[in-house]
Amino acid sequence: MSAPRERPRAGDLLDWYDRHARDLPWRVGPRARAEGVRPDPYRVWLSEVMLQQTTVAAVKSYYETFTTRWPTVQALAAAEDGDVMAAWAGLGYYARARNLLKCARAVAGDHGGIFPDDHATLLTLPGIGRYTAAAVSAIAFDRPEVVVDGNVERVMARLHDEHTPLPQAKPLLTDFAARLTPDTRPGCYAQAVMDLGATICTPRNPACGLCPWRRSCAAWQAGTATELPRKAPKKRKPTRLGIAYLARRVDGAWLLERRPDSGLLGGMLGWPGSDWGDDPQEAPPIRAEWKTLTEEARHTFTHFHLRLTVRTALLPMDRRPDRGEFIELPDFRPSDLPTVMRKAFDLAHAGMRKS
DNA sequence: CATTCGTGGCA
DNA sequence: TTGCCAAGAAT
Repeated sequence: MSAPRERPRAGDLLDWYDRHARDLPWRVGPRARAEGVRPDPYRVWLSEVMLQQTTVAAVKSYYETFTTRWPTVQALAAAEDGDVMAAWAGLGYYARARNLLKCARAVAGDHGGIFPDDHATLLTLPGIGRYTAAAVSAIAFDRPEVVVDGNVERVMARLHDEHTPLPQAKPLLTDFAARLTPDTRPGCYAQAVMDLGATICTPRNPACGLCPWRRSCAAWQAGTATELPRKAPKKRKPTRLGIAYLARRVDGAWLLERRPDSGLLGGMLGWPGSDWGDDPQEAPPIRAEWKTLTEEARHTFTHFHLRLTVRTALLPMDRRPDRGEFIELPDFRPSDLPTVMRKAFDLAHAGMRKS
């Protein structure tokens, strides 16, 4: 027989958080909070949107760029769409950037520039779902919302040694999380559980020996922590083919195209090209002598691999494109492109320098 | 409920 | 090299 498990206590986790809270750019730490410093809801929201399915390491520089360039929600609401999309380039999931602007404009226009402080109203805003509404509500406004992200799912699955696979187990894990959420310091608690998941209760090689909830953890007792949470098997990614046309005018301008708002890389700048599939058809955006690079650009998206054939051409000043528009050099920065388009540019740029 | 939607780091 | 994973939302 195993020793009876103690019920996990929010207070134990808060004590751990007071000692081990990570210093993150968007975070008001437990010490400052105790001194009465409140987080800026705009910054909490911005960081939470950036952190959706994205690592802290990847977010940091983008967060700095955005808060420096657009320090308030009003400033962001007044930004040009293209500037925001360019600033988001490389971070991925570009619907987030489109919704970020929609949300900023809704807050500035419909809410007097003040972020709503309740879960239900936050949920009505673009790009804010269950998790983000709860996180902003808890972290920025210290409301006892049940915050359930991937970290919390993992921590709860292990605490309860729950083997039901996700996403089926989600309601149950949410229920577990709800029973633990305290009324005192809910903002710190929300961040504490996520920190625990990010630094101790990690997917691989969890540091159970350092966990403040170890004595309460059923998976620790059962030795099943690394197996949890279970997840439904993933599908294998198919490979799609495509053709990109990179045209450079003699003055150095490049021919680019704004992608439609919906779908893959929506709203982003990109190279004109074919569709992406099993048998892509030629679709040159301008009459030219196209040369094909020996190396193709390879990129993996969420649900497929892409092999992109890169064709390049040098064009005179007076040639008019059928699609897209030439962007002159000071206005065009490769860093404004989503990664797959930047890969194609890097190949073309290297190739055209050689010849 | 299942699918779509990026990217980089890591084992 | 391949698969897995990260503070999910929208449809």
